[in-house]
Amino acid sequence: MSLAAGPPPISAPVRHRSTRDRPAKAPLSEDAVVNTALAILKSDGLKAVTMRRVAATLDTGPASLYVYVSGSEGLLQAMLDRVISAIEFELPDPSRWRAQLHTLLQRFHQALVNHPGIASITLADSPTTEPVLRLTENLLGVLLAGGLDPQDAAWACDIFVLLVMGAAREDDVRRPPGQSGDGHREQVDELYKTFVGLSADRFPHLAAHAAYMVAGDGDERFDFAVDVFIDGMLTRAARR
Amino acid sequence: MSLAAGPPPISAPVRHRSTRDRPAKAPLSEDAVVNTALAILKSDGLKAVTMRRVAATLDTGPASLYVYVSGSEGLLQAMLDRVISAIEFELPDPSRWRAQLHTLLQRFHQALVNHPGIASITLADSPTTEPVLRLTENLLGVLLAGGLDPQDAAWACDIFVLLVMGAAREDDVRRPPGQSGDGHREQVDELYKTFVGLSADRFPHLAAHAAYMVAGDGDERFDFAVDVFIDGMLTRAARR
DNA sequence: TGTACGTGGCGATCAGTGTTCGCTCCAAGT
DNA sequence: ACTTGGAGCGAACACTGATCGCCACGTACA
Repeated sequence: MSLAAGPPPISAPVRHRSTRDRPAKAPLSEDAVVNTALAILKSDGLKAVTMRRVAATLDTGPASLYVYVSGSEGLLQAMLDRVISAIEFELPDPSRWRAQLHTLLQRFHQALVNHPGIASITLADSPTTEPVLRLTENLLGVLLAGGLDPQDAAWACDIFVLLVMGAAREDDVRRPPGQSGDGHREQVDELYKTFVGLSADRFPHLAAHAAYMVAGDGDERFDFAVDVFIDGMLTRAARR
Repeated sequence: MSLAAGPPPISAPVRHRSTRDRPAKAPLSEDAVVNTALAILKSDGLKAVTMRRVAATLDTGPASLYVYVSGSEGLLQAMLDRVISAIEFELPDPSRWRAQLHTLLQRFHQALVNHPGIASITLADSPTTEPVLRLTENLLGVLLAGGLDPQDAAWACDIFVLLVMGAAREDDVRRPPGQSGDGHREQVDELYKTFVGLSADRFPHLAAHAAYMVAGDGDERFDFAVDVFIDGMLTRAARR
């Protein structure tokens, strides 16, 4: 209840058995729990994703969730995994590895940005979960297809993941939690004013280049970072 | 309190001594609060940094802290700011800007690593606090001294900060929370075993290059990332 | 010297969190 | 038809952040 305006089916598809006198309460499942959590994340942000809230949305008590999810932290991990596992892979092709890398990372970035707040989940010690492993494998494959030194490629995987997560987190911050439209602009404008208004004595460069500091949207900045990093690795490879 | 020594404060006319039961406790202040919080962070990790815990350590109640700190989130920000403000700056010198950049970022990274858990504090929308602004200004100055395109330099500031924070977070994860010694090795070994044990069908690259995936300590990886990124920006500058 | 003040400190409390224990009661299996 | 296993959940515990309003102290003034 209470989500009157929200998208109709919050929980998993209701496989209704034929003979059931019960008011057809959707059965619980890990999928249902994670889906509900993602719905709450989308509508009310990360802080609203709470055991009690998820349980209430599923019309049950908090205790019921612990059968399907190891706890609060586990639920968050599962949400992140779910989002990551929806990313489409690239079959490594040496002739277009750079484009493939870009595509892959953009998908990753986009997936996170589409779920504001999810990037704040600390990717714990869990390069060990299936979806993250699969993504890393694909990433590594593309980098190796590019002829990079294995050590460079391996480390680059880590750094790219770190970069994507960080960029997404930054996007989340820039995007005002409530609005959907261009409340974004306001935020940037305010930041710009902060930079411009800085004491020219103590912050000469920031004040002088304020416009550059706030230039570009999340995607532009992200593409820049990826491009620079790839160029750097190529330089390194050529030097070798 | 009520340590059997003090009589119950029913009605005893202890005029002066009523507050002097305690050994003249130091007056509260924002510094005292932040210092205490950092001490707790160091000894028991980020999750232990709690209003109540900090208050108890200062021998007072939670309410007293709110005079000096805007709340839990504010306290965390203040802690991060404190750590960042201890970083020594570099006077930008075009002839050795690259080394300066390295030094500066290493100091930043080291400062975070020396306070395990602090990197998990989300650097909110707060490039607006003094210490972060000063660091950014210095960073930007060094990059501009390197003759980089202002737009590149501005964006690079962001990315470097993101990189440092991310690397520190990763270090935190790798370092076991309790031990100080080489419990670290165990963690890495376990990760290595995970990679090696992966199905060679589904994760050929990860399994084959497991050693590379876990190679290097935090500093090595961080230096790699910085180096690659600088090279990338130089490539970009040369291409322009 | 006596009194009033106001302000900093904090006890008590509220609302909400994650998690666990153990009961209830349905539904499948015999 | 009768067990009985186990999923669901009510209630409680130990916490969290935050606020309200009182008390008492050091000071300033009469």
